[in-house]
Amino acid sequence: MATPTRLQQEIAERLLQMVREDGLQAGAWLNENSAARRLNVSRTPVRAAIDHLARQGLVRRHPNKGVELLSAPEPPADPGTGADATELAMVKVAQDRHGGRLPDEISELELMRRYELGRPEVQRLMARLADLDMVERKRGYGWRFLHEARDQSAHDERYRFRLLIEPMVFLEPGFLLEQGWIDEMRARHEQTLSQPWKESSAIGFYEMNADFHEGLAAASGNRFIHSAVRRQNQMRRLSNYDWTYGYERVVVNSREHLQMLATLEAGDHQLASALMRSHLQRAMQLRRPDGMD
Amino acid sequence: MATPTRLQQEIAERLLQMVREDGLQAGAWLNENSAARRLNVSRTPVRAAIDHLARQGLVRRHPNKGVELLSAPEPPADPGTGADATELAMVKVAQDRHGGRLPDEISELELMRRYELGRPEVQRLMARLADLDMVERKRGYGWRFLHEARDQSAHDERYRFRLLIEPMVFLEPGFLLEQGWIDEMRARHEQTLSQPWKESSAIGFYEMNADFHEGLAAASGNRFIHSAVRRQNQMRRLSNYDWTYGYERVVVNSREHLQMLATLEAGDHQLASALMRSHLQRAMQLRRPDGMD
DNA sequence: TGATTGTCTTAGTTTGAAATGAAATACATT
DNA sequence: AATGTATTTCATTTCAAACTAAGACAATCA
Repeated sequence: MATPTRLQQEIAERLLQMVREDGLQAGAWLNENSAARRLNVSRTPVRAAIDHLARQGLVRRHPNKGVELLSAPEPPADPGTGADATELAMVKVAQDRHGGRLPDEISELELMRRYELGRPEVQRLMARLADLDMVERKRGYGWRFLHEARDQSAHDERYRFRLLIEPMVFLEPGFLLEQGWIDEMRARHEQTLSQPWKESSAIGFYEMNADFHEGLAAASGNRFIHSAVRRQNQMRRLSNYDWTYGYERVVVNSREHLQMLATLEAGDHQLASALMRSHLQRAMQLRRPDGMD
Repeated sequence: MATPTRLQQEIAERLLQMVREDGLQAGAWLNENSAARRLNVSRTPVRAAIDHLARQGLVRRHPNKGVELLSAPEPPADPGTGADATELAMVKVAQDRHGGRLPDEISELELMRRYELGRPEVQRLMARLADLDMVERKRGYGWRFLHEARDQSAHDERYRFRLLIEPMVFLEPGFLLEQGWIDEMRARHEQTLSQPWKESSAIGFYEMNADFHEGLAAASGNRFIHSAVRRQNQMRRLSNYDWTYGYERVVVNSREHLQMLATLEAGDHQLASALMRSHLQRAMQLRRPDGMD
């Protein structure tokens, strides 16, 4: 009862998100059935999630009548908390590898010992890293890390790959951007620019960047483009939660994004494409392995 | 003892391949140690693989002296036999889905029943399909197929994606093609053109095509380009083992590949890039869902 | 009565432990 | 210097148990 399942955890967060999106205020009533339908899930985990929220004091159950929202939830202080346990482990592994604290080859049991994980967790972990071409199964037992620990050339290759794809998303015949997405993105960028920079802002900043690029790829209407960009984001997530470029780069980066948004609103896709190209080229100049865009 | 492991199976095939590459003749002696080193594997599975080959009468063990090669192995009659069980199951699932014999959502148990597989096999299967963005986990239990069963637009999107990437492989700064690869590719293509077309040639033809495009991507020196092209090949493998265009297309396709090889030998990367672009564009015209390049 | 919540049953999945089997490694033998 | 043998380590499979989600039904309130 005290153990929030991954699914329940996710649903609890999505519920709060839905409350925010719908602009519900304290005193509003939540509906289990419609929430379950909306999340494409059965009522059972929704009930459990609501119980957890009730235990946190965010909602109250009225027996046989419904669930009352006690206080309108604030936007999450630390975006990026959404990362599940596996994802956190992935980041740790990537960092340890980056710092040279992991050998080239390693067995599953060794990983279980090092990170104090169960076998299924390690398997999920490795499967996802293999999916990103960070590791591969050895022919016999164990895993081997690909690429050298700190690989200079990977940085350039990554950007050349992105330069092939991302500037073209605007020119896909099916490209279509929702106004709501533009508004939300603009708001997030402007908030980033207006708030003072803290060490802990790095995760949120990365997520905003990733959402920006992935959202554009999704708008292209080409599922393969979208898939490739999402994969890039996942890969970079492993090494980019620490931002070491300083605040000026944050400003420049955000300004360039805002400029693209304005250009897109004006409907000039050719110009947007050119902006994206120079945006990526400028980012490529930053000489740091696994640098951020 | 009568059960050849996946690893042992693979090693047995690689051993024959190595024998062919080194041009060994009947009467030559094989060496367990060096073979194990060369395959980056311990001696144990190599021994087992040799035992299997001995049982097939290809080699003979001389106690305490070594292993004698009895007959120089011929090139495999049916390339494409290399597909393991999981891969075959993937093809079956893709075909069933394509033919509308699978619902949009399905549970693991249902899959185990339908395909008579163990749970771990189903998990591997689904993990790989999810890797290709063909399915996704439902939030609760089960899996959901993405894309509609027979999706017209996927065809065009796929080619537009490939058009962004593949013509550029020749222009990557690190592009470098080995002469040996060119020679081998040319030989395979010419053999395809000279032999009569049989129904069973389709698999070999697909593999040759895939190897051609993937080999070029690997030569680009950009791991992300290589990875993207390999992924495309894996995806197409699921729906392209049946070739329905007729022999003329085989001829046209092979001729275009040969022309590219000649252009590359001449060192004209710009022209090769243009040829690849028109090659893909021509293939895109062929109006069939999930058509081949 | 209609709609929503509470309760219960069933089907499905995940976890954990034990057993099996295979690969890596070290050592002996030829 | 290679093959043969034995031991150890590791991974996979299997099975049972615990748990979770889905779906159906009963109870409650407007």
